[in-house]
Amino acid sequence: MKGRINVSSDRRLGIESAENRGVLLDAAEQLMREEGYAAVTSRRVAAKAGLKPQLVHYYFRTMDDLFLELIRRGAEHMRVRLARALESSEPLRAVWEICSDSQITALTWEFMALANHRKSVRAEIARQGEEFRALHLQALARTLQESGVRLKGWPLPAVMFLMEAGARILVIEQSLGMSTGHAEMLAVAKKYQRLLERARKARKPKSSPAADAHRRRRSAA
Amino acid sequence: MKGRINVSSDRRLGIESAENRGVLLDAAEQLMREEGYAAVTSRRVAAKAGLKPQLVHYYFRTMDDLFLELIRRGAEHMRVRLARALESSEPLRAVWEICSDSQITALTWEFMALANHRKSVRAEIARQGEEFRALHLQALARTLQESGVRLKGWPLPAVMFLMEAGARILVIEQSLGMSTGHAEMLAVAKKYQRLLERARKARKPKSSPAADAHRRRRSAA
DNA sequence: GTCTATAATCAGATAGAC
DNA sequence: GTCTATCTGATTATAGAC
Repeated sequence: MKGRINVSSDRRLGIESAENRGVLLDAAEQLMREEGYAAVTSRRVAAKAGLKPQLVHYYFRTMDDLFLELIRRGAEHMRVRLARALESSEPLRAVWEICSDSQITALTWEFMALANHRKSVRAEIARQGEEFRALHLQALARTLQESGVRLKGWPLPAVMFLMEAGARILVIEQSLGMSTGHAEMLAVAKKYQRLLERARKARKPKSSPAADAHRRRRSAA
Repeated sequence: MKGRINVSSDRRLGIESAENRGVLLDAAEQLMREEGYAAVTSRRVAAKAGLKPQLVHYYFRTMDDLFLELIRRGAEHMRVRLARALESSEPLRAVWEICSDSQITALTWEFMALANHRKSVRAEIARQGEEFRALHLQALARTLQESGVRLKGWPLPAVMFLMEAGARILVIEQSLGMSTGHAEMLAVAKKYQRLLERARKARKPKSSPAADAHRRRRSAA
């Protein structure tokens, strides 16, 4: 965006296991959450990490590369959280909690804004977003099947989309100080989660995915 | 964010009616939509407007003031569009169209991201957002009342919130190249709009708000 | 009322020192 | 393998010329 253009130099880079690399990523992530992507400059990242600005370019070459690494690290973290949620006894509620996490939403928000005008970031964000959607859809389909409830007139992908969009916008607007419709939206979401998860528990009274997994692990041992 | 700090100087400013002022606002808006808020710098705005960078500071003093002016102008434009939508024979569909407008959404999106870390922008965006919500809710309430349909278990503010959030996220994700759940979401939204607006038309076959307004204007003359 | 010259600072990136 | 000195250009903002 500013300064010199990167013309694919063959300059050496710091190895991936270096401690300072992780320190710089942590600093960049915190900066991004607190002050937005525009605040993530080599100088400010380095200052927060207690290092020299040039080290950012030593470990990541360009700022774009730093952003991409940040997205990949964040997506990996999300995959772990989502996998835990899917094993929970209330997967819908658990996924809603993830989508409502203000820390995660703030970061995702910034990345989506950044993606609007950085091609490399856009591709990575879209890929990770679609992957998350697929897993969310799978969780919803399973819960619904296990509950025996049929939502006629409501295609599952639409329900998933609305819940994800609702949770995300809710958190974003809260952080901006807005509130119209928030309480009612939250009530609807909770009602929907309870409806499905109670029906599911009534059908599978003594088994939950977590318990199942635990049983499988024990029987395999 | 960079450069000197603004310490409430008493420097003179260009008058509001000056042509160059509008030219600069147009340039800033276009830049924001196309490349994001980070691209809105005095130099780039001036370059797009065919003027000198210093003129930005002459007409707006600080970049923050330029952003605030941009929000106010945009909100005024939205008020006009929404008022037209409320007079339409299909207000729900019309409001959905507004919320799905990719140009508007791109701008709103950037402003919300900017609001995350600029207090002055945050306050203005929240204010305008809440105002829009109130008008949207009013349109929905009227349509529902006129249709005679009762959505039991669905509080109006929640329905409004979901439709607005859905439309917005849909457009944003489309621009990023995502698509999971989009078709189903769109189908649900359209179905909901048709359901209410058909019931409404069946009840008020020969009268629409636009026609009513027209009648009132004529009888007053 | 309108615009320019200029200050002070911050940015990304690289070559080269340890 | 790790880090620093340094270059070039961008950015906000003000004082003062027309």
